[in-house]
Amino acid sequence: MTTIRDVAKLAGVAPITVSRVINHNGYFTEETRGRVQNAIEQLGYVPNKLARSLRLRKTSMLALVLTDITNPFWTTVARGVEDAASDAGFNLILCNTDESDLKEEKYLKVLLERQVDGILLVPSTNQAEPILMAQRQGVQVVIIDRRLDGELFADVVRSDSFGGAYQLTRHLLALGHRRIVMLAGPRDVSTAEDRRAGFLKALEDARQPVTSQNVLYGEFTIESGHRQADQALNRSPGPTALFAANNFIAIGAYRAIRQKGLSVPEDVSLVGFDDLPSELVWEPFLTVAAQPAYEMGHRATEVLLDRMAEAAREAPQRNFEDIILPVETIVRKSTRACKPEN
Amino acid sequence: MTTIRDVAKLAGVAPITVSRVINHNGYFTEETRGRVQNAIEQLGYVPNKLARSLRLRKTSMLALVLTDITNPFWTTVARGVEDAASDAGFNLILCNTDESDLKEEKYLKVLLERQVDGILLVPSTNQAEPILMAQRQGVQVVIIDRRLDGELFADVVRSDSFGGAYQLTRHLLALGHRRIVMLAGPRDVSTAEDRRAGFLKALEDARQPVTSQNVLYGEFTIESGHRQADQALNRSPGPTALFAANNFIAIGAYRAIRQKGLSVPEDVSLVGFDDLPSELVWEPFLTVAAQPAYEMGHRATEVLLDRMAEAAREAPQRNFEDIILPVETIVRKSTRACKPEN
DNA sequence: TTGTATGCGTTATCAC
DNA sequence: GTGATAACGCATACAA
Repeated sequence: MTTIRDVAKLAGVAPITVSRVINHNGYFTEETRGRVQNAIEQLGYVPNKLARSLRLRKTSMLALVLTDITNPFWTTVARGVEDAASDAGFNLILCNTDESDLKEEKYLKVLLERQVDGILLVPSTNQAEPILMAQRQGVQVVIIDRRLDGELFADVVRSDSFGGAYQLTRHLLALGHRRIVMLAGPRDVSTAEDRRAGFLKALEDARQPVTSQNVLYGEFTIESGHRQADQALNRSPGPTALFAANNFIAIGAYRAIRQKGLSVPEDVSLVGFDDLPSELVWEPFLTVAAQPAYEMGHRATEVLLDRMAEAAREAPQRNFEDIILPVETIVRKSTRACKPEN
Repeated sequence: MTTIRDVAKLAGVAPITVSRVINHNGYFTEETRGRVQNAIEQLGYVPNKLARSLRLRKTSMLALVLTDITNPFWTTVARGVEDAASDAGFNLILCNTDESDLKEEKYLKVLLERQVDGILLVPSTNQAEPILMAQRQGVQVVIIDRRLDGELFADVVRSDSFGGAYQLTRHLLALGHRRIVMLAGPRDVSTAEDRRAGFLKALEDARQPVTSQNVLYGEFTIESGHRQADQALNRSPGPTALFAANNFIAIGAYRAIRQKGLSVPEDVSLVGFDDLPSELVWEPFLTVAAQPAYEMGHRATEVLLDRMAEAAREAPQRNFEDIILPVETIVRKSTRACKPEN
């Protein structure tokens, strides 16, 4: 490996001079710059960022800890993060937790050891501890997508789950649907909880009776959506509309409906949260509350970089923000007016 | 920041002893281990991997350089890479090149500066130079998905584009299709080229006339697929079947067909390469040659780790391998027998 | 404008 | 078993 010293020797200068030329730091004449550049090229010198980072106490690395990059929603978020990070001269470490708090903890620990400058986290747990640990190390953390219980102890960038669910439900009510079942997500994830709350609020505001029958809990997976829809459809009288709490649940529900020989929207209307990127779909079909996934990742990264800059100039710590991005309701072909009762 | 020295002081030992305990290296009594552990916990000590990496000349970091994580094919590959890397104790840096050789070069340079131990690359260019540069630095490189022109100067893990295209074409021929147009990818990407070659070989083997009309070049995008399909469908007589060289082209072609008021497969049969992960699709529809995306990423990472281990123990360099994973032809609803000519 | 001395936090070497 | 010393490659502080 060729070091800054080798370059210095060949150029007939001191290592620090080479450093200055590389980083456009301090003073040097055009002539020395040339000699140094020559030496660098002759030797094929590649600066060692490890050493630089150690000295500077700054790595220019961010980490993105999410549940599963394979979900196109997270993929899009990730792309937003990577673009923003890259533009600011940061590289990105990617970590999948699969909703496991053990994996989350393990990853966070390694990331701190690696001295990443900041962390973007989709929390798999409601516990504050892993985040506080990072903050104690002076590493900024921004939470994406999910609100944590209790008070705000980090910036949060998420989308309007409550409002989106409220709007979607109003759409169904306006179409005349009364027997609506929400296929909800896990109880301990804030997005699932907020969507449920928005759903129930819309029912209440429309003076519809609300019972425990209106909500079926489950997970954010296709299998769960399939099971939940089955359960709802087996009732008598069955629901006229289903509200899927996310994209995977919607797909599972759709398949369950078809498997029963029923059609969407002829027999059952279906709405969902999240949106599969439209590129990936043959023909956009589902009526959804679409989240700005790319923007969420991009914005969260900007917030993180801001925080880092603030901390660097030792500015007084502002209060944490809870940034809620708007959600767009897109009416497509999976919903229609409720058939009159027999 | 608390360092190994602080821990050593509190535990009443030398820094090196702390190091030994942390890394389960060398000898120490159970008693000193306890004292050190205590001190670590009291201080909330987090080892600095930067310093460790600098000293060890090894970062335990891999990099994945691909075109666009937003494409579900690459997402799946990425997940395979991350899983394999994580299992082996490596973290992963993610980079999107958007098929730009400038971005590719820029990223590779930074990755070398960061002293990553190995690189998984989906090349955006046919040039060997960026790869050779990495190898000169002692960084192993494994190529994913695309063969480079000329001789093998790095391991390659890809899938059987030629064979898959050959099989898909035979499927169309068996259904009686004779006017088949391939909507091909870019001329300078090996996967596009191999698929074209497989397509043409199948036509030749079936003693079908082949003209320049049989292939329309384009890009691996929805827009391009749309344009190419339009162009093909405007001919008279028009094609009875279209062969899309990848998933995005297939989606664009499908939309173009529908826009012309035609149906798949009633009016035109459609086959494609790549497969959208079936989870993401309402009902699997397209007849495809499906690539083992996850396995491709996983396998490539294993190959990379093998190479690194080999280099570490200074084993003699084996020849580079060109690993071709099998592709599965899945017949679904987008193809049917060709209508008899009027 | 350039150079010298020093330290970032760790671990390898070799002595005790 | 344990520790003193030096080195990994670079950049800051200060001197020249």
